[in-house]
Amino acid sequence: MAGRPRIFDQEELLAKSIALFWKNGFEATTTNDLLKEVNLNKGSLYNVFKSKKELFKAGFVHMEQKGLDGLEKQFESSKDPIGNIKTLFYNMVDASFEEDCKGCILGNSIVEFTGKDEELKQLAEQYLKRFESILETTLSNAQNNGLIQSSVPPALLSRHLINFWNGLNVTRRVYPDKKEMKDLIDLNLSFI
Amino acid sequence: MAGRPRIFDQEELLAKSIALFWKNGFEATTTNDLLKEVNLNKGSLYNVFKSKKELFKAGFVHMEQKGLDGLEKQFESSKDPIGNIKTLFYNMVDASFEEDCKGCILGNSIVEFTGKDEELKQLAEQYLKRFESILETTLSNAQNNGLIQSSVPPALLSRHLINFWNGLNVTRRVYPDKKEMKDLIDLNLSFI
DNA sequence: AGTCTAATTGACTCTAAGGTCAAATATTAA
DNA sequence: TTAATATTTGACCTTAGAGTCAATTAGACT
Repeated sequence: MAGRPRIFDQEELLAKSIALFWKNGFEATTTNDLLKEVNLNKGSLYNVFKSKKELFKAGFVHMEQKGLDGLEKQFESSKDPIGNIKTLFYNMVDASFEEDCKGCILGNSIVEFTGKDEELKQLAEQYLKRFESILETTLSNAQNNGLIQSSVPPALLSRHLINFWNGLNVTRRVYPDKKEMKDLIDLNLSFI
Repeated sequence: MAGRPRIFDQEELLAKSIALFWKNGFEATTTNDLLKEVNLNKGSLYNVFKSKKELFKAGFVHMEQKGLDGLEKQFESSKDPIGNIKTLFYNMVDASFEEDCKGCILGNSIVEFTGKDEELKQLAEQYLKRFESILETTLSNAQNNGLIQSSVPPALLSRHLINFWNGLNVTRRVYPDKKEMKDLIDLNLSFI
């Protein structure tokens, strides 16, 4: 054991890498881009991840796991989970232009990988489904607790929210106008 | 003038090319893929289009112009334009799995090109906006003619439809179930 | 038939990107 | 100190894709 110590922090490496993948997409992100971003040399990176794809997978899982775990905990312990869900969408209105353009890495990945890389597509699919599942549970509980009027089944409501999410992450890149976005969100959240 | 005659049909060339771009995306479509598809040699193709990008642009414009012109005419001359709009969405339910996976080339292009190729992004943007504009006009007329109850402004309704369209073209790649798709469409078209 | 013109062919070039590897280096344990 | 071990470094390899070009070919016009 022992040996020369690593010069990088694994968490930070994953976070920086996936941020770049998110911004540029998988194919359009070159290994050199990544190396510059994480300040490492080729050999070092390839010593840890055997390929660009493995790095992507690790970063993706790291990010989504963390994000969705956090979301789940937030909703479970909240007194106003419906408000939290709504905030998820209204937050987009105030996002910077940079954020507008990135979209959501789940949707981006589904678009980039369908028909090209089944494994990566399924990875994105898996986390999109978990996202939906968290929403569905939250909506279902809210209905039981009378926090919500809607008689629409939670399964359909959550599917709608996921779909609205996917749409908005494309649409906002073309129509970043805040007022218009807010109206669109109002309309689509009128179901809950 | 005169000279050796061309061995290909321009319309067919554009149609086949853009179909491949649509299926695989711009970057992931190689010149060799294209050549095989249109049954041409490199020099011939490059004799007409000076680059892969020019070919994409020509094919894209050809397809969208034709498609949106057709849509506009259909809506203008229809006695049930609202029914026609709805059909646009319900048709997706019965689309083949192949179609499910392709999504919409407008949304795909917005995702692929934002931050990478401003010109191509704007091309997609332009036609998405025309799509929206056709919907808006149709909805506006429908309101004036009493074909529609909704008091929601046509601008917002059409924005919603565009956004729903963008979403569904991502979502259906993950959730192709017909019953679920139909319910989702019912819900989102309940505004009109 | 012969000339002119424009399209065809496919081998070739160039570049960039993903990935490899042997030598150098930094730590721990003995 | 030194041996053992794991990491770092960056030059190098390989491949694949976009684009080029000189020679060839097929009609049109005289």
